[in-house]
Amino acid sequence: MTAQKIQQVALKLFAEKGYDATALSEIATKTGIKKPSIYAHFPGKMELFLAIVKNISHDYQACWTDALEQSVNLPADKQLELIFFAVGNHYINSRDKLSFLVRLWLFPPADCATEALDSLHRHNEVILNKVTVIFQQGIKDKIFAPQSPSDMAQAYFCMLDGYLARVIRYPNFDYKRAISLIWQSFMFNPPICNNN
Amino acid sequence: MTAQKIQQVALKLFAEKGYDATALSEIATKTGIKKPSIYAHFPGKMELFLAIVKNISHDYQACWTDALEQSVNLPADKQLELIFFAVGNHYINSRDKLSFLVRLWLFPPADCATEALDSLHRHNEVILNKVTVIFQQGIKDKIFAPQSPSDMAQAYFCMLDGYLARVIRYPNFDYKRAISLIWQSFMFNPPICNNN
DNA sequence: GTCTATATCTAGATAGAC
DNA sequence: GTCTATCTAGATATAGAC
Repeated sequence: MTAQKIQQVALKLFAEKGYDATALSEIATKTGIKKPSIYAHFPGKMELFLAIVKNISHDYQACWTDALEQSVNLPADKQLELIFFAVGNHYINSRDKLSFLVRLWLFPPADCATEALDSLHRHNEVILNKVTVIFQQGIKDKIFAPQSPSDMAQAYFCMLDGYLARVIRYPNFDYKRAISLIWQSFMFNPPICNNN
Repeated sequence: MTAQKIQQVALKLFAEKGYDATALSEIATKTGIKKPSIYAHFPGKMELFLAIVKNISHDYQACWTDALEQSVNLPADKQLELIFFAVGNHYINSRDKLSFLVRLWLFPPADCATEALDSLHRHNEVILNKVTVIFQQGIKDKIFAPQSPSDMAQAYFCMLDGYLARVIRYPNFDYKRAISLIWQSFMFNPPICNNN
């Protein structure tokens, strides 16, 4: 279907250059059609953008749902590790989705309707809560020291966000290797072993 | 001087809306002049942008130089903590600089000359090396477990970048408080105390 | 659904008076 | 250095034939 091909091309361009710098004419050319034909599939540029937002949001949700399901019943630290790797690898393998999502999250287009982003933000809160619960369980099981679990969850997401930002910024890095090294540095940091 | 006022206004707009979505007419209006007057101070829009890039790069360098100087002679973990707080607080107090810098780093304008970003990237490598050296020293002093110091430095920057991304995304958060909590979660993570 | 042709608008940039 | 007036290019979007 042409509508899908258009979305596919547009996702790549929006991810690379951003919403404002991407021209419909370029989307059309790369799709192999003429510019006005786009309007047979989407009412306008912003509606095309929002259709992609919807897809990427669903993909993001599915990624997390899968990771959470796979990790259930593991001990808390292994659970968090598996999720970190699953989400990380998912986006290493689809950089366009990653750039699009991070752009949307940090710097959405000025005239982009707030409602379009709400579902994404609601989902973010849901997974923040779920990760908090995992830390809670980990504290209960004496896997983690008794700190605030929601603060630990914030730190976890900082690490994940920072990691994904670096995947965008340094695409030539061997991130399949780096992801485990970064995770280890995060998890096995030692000063507490001096009993302080 | 008018040129400085223009840069000040433009920095804010570029940070909020991005390069492409910011119109010279809006910069002019908010500066209190008419659009063509801008060309008396800058040859064009991109040159105005690059002038700001230069300023923001210098500010970034100065921020790190200060932090490194202040922290010298401290033990490695305290050194890294001081730097984390110093850089974090610097950008909490100038959100426009932060947004502009992160935008530039992750998603520079398509037609932005590569050379303009090179100095920023070179400086990034320099500070990555310096942080690596601090971890190295920390390992030598038995403050850290003997892992790869450059991997630990990568993890450190992931944490910092992720933290700064969240400052952009959730501006209403009390980040002066959050910064110490996130740092603690990063530094005092406990599973190693189970001796594994 | 796709095209050609066109409308409409707004952006960056320039000319030239003051 | 600032202004008014204008140019030009490229953008989104529409009309209407096929």
